Formats: sequence, C-alpha cells, structure tokens
Amino acid sequence: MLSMYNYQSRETEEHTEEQQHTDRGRQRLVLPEDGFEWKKYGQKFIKNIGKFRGYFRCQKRDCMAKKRAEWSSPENLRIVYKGSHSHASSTQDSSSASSQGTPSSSAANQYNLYTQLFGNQPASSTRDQDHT
DNA sequence: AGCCTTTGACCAGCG
DNA sequence: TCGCTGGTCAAAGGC
Repeated sequence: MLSMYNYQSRETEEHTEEQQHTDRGRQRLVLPEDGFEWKKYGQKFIKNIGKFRGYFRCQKRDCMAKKRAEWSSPENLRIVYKGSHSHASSTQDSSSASSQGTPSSSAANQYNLYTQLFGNQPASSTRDQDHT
C-alpha cells in the first residue's frame, strides 16, 4: 500500500529544503513551493486517513484558491488544490499562466498545479479532489 | 510594529 | 436525534 506514496516521497524531498520565510525557526512541515503564496489557517489530524492535514488559503484577497496538505510524515506529503486562482503565480510559472490565458479555468489550473507537483501520475492516488 | 504560525473551540453536514 | 469528523475562525505567541 505504501507503493502509491513512492512518487510523492521523491517529489517532496526535493522541496523539503525550500524552507524560506515560512520557517520561523520552529519545527514545522515545509511545503513545496508551487509559485503561489499561501497562508495557513488551520491544521487537524484526520484519523480517517491517519494523517495530519493543513489548510491553506491564497494570500491574494481576491483569490479564493485553497490548498490542503496531508502528511503522515514529512516524507509523505500530499497536496490537494481546491478552487482556482484569479491571478497568475506570484513567482515564476509564467508558462502555465500564459498558456492558460483564462485563469478562471479551474480545471486547467488544477491540472497545471497537479502536474507541477506530481508530474503526470494517474489521479487515482489523489482522487481527493473529487470535492470539486 | 507588523505579519505569520499555531492551537483550541465552534459550527455544519452526514451516518 | 445523537455522535463523530471535517473545516473554518479567532486569539495568543514568536520572530
């Protein structure tokens, strides 16, 4: 069963070092940089899946995009995006923004973010997005 | 002084 | 109808 997390692990360990301003010197889970600015507004332990889940919201006031991070350990991090950004990424990623043309396309946006983090793996492992 | 993160409590929805 | 889980908000602390 752990095999499904293999690709996530390799993806996470790269970004785990990207502890930038988010690191206040306290022990905390570092999230992979996806080109957007997120503000954490909650965290809970979901016993259903036996993982912690962090709740993030885009810092842009007009942006309703949300992000959910689940992890059983720092090596097994899963990011789930919800909603779409009403703006382009705050950093790089100009390719996805320009190719989209319409940032409102939530499906395309999610796909871009998804592929960014997980490559092109089957969504079977990240079907949590069924909410949307 | 300001911003961000963390923790706890509260509310809503579903079984 | 009650209980449980998930999600969000608010307040406090630290950098």
